[in-house]
Amino acid sequence: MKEIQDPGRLQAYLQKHQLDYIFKEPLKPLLSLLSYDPGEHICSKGDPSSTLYVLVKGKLKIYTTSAEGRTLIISFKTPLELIGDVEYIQGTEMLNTVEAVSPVHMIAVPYRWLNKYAKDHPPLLHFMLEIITQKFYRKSSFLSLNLMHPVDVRLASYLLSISYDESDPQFTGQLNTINLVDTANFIGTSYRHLNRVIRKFCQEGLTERSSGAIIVKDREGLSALASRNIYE
Amino acid sequence: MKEIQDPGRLQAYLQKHQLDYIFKEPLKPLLSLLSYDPGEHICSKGDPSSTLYVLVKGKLKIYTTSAEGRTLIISFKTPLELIGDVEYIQGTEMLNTVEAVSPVHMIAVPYRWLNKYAKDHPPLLHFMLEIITQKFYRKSSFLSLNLMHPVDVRLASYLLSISYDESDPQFTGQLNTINLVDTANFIGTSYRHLNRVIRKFCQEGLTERSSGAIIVKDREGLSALASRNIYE
DNA sequence: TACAATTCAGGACATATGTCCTTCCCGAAT
DNA sequence: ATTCGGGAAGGACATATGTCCTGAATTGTA
Repeated sequence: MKEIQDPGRLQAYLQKHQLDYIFKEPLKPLLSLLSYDPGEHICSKGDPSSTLYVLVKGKLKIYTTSAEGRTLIISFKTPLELIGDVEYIQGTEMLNTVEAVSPVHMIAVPYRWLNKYAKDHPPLLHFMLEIITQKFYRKSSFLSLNLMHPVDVRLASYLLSISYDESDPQFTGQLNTINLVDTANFIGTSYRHLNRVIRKFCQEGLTERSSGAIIVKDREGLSALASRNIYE
Repeated sequence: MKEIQDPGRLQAYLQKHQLDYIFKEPLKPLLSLLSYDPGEHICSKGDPSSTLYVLVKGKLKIYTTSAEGRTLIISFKTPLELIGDVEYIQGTEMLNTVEAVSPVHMIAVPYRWLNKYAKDHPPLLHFMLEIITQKFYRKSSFLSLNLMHPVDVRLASYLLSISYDESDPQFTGQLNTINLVDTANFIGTSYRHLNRVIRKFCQEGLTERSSGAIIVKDREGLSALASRNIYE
């Protein structure tokens, strides 16, 4: 992690995401803009929490680990997103581990300044409510999807969610860089079983493998399998 | 559902839960106190949402159903709790189905009055943040517990969570009224498998069955199985 | 090029869980 | 008392998923 000491840059992010009114004057000089490299940890499960982070650039991976060493990926996050919001309200330690997947920029706001200058600032409260309910909503879908459907449905859903749109029009279907270990942990299954299901998909003509990459061949077929159970 | 037309009763609930300051003056005459019988539905998945409910007495069951007819119980709720909060912020239809388990009293607040009189009222916003983050927190634990542990661990955890404390000191261990169908749907497994695991518990001396009821015999043993993975 | 180290797909087997169906038990009605 | 549901427990089997391990493929290195 290193700090980007560039007030202009920070201000640009604030404006881009319309945060100007949310973190207003007495707070502004207390914000800092931080940069993280891929693979770097922003915070770990069990850490004391002291700072609210606003993700403004890049991609994060949120995961938890069990005592037995299993890993469960909770979600991948892209801007605009908050880290440490639930912990701020609840006054608890960090619930999950947060790691940068791509180069990441975050705005950091220490809780103490929030408490001092923005505790009752309705725009901030609305903003947090908005983000947290959205998180809740997604987690609800994620939970029922995972608990009510077998791995093949989940995988189909996951493939669709990452291989299309992504706000990039010409990015349709060919996902080269799919990390199978991460995918398994996200879907909540073992690497072995993931491979088994991928194999089945390939035999059924839904996907194709070529040198480690998975290529979606039959989007309709996957959609039918996933029905309307979509990750996010 | 029937309305309890008794402003004194309503006011008593408000005071008991310190909601006086949260729903303050212009809003107060617009609140209503509703009563539901066991088994009655407060709202169903997919319904348009228009009202915020505050659970002040009784017990609710929150569940969702899949297209294939499976049921997943999300949680059981006791006071103080909000229903329709996420939907209010997100402007979406009801996410889950809500049903009274015991005789229930709820305070109903139409969204339109909230918007008109309390949209920027910090105490209400704090209150909602508090409740929603708590919900989020619980759902997080629930999710990882369910995704990372087999049914026996979940059942052990569930038995412990419902057979002790319950804010009733002499209520230790003997839970007579355990509904196995509900339990299965809550744990996210089939009725058949639940029975299988209960049988195993009985053979291992952890529990005992007598005429439909499950009796916890070895609390320590169950705790060891559940380790520190506890349902709330 | 050849070799070692690492990664990755898949085989073999064990376990967990789901589905369907049968049996048993108990209370209600006759 | 007898009979008739109806719910609840459990048997039999199928399927989904996990664990461990092997062999092929790939990459870096001498």
